[in-house]
Amino acid sequence: MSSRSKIPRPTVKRLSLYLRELESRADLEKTTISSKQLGSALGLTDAQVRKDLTYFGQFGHPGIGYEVTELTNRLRQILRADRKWNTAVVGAGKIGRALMAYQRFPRKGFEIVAVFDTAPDVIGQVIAGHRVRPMEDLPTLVAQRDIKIGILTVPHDAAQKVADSLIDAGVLGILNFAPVRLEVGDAVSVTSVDFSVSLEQLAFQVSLGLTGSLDEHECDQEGGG
Amino acid sequence: MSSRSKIPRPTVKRLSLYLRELESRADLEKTTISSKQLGSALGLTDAQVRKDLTYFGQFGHPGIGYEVTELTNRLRQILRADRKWNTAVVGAGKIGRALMAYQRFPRKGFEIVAVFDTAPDVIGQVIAGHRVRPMEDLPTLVAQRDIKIGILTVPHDAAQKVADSLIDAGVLGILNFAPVRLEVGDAVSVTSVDFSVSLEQLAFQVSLGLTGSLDEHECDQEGGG
DNA sequence: CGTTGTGAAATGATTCACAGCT
DNA sequence: AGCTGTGAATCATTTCACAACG
Repeated sequence: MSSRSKIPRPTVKRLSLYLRELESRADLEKTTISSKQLGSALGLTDAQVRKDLTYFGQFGHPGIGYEVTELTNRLRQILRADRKWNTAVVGAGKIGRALMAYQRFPRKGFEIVAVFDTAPDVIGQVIAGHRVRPMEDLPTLVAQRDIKIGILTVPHDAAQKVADSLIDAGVLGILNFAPVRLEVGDAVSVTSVDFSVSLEQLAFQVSLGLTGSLDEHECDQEGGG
Repeated sequence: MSSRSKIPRPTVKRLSLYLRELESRADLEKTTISSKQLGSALGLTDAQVRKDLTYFGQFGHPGIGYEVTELTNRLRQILRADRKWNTAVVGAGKIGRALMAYQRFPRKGFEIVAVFDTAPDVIGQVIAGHRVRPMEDLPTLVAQRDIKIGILTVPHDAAQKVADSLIDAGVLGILNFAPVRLEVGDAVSVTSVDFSVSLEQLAFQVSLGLTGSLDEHECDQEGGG
């Protein structure tokens, strides 16, 4: 369909932010929004917003702006946020539990449909409505429940092994909370969140006063598909 | 001191990753590491690593590489990771509690020295060794305990108000887990972590197979100092 | 030799500025 | 008037390629 010539990586990262902003305005009186308004809500220029959006087609109305519901729907399509994604959490520690209870995931279409851990005393427990399974069940459940995304919340020294298991089982994307770079093949995507690295960069900005600062979202690696 | 001409923002983000990698090799036999080795451990080219490092001086040894301990120390200095940072957690919900127990923070020099919440039944409780205080105590404690960084784990509709309180109290950096862009002045830095946005981008990569994918770490806003 | 440091070239991303639509 | 879409210009970042060093 549309001319998907070449999408800059930063654009992709901003798309989710556009959608988040629009969703938070869904119940506002205004039914349209201009690139300038959307941009200033996110600290971006109007030109940036327009450039980003036109990579995916032309859905603005000159003189008017963008229709909020129309743009919201288009962004959901583009980001595949209009379908359900089944996910598995591996690691029922503190962070894993916080994510299991994170109400925003289901609302955004991300359903946690399986939880795994190795600790015998945790296996079998029901946490936030999810029964914790042993790692042996992973291959079967990933296949059975059509799990495409794994959420990794295990200690760093277990991360690579768990990632390998997830990939062997057929998972195509991993949200990694362990402070290591995961080695994965071309067919698998990884997005890493490292709280310490985030704090470290914040501390650097604070101490140096890096004006303008950094943008972007999370750390990703290889991609593919 | 050194010629800090102009540091690209992506470089700053990679510095923490270099340090993380080096720290994980501290007890290995090899006492030196080449830009090629360091780079390939992080999915970067050797030239990239060298360029990044030389923004801060020349501490490599031609024909040899970099001395691991020397480079580690230099990076700690550069990132101000060689000192202690006092932080406060606002919001003693699931995510806040997970961070309070996060062992990596103290090891990296980030000490949580105060915890706040609004819920009367939570105030006074001791969680992971931290007594939860009412918001009224925030200004005093931030000053008393020399807190420079705030960690925000409150619902999105409370985030801006809490950020304002933190800034009024003198905090200079905010690690924001609420899914909103915080409006802050030039003197304050913000780094945002939005789990839903991360998952959304991962899902996009998975579905589109965006080869090469995205880099970077977390989402930041204005900066300052 | 292998490896650093670094200008120069290439690539990538943002901003400008304006034609054209409402 | 207000706004989008977009080529061209600017700015930023990465990669190349090689001299100099151990």
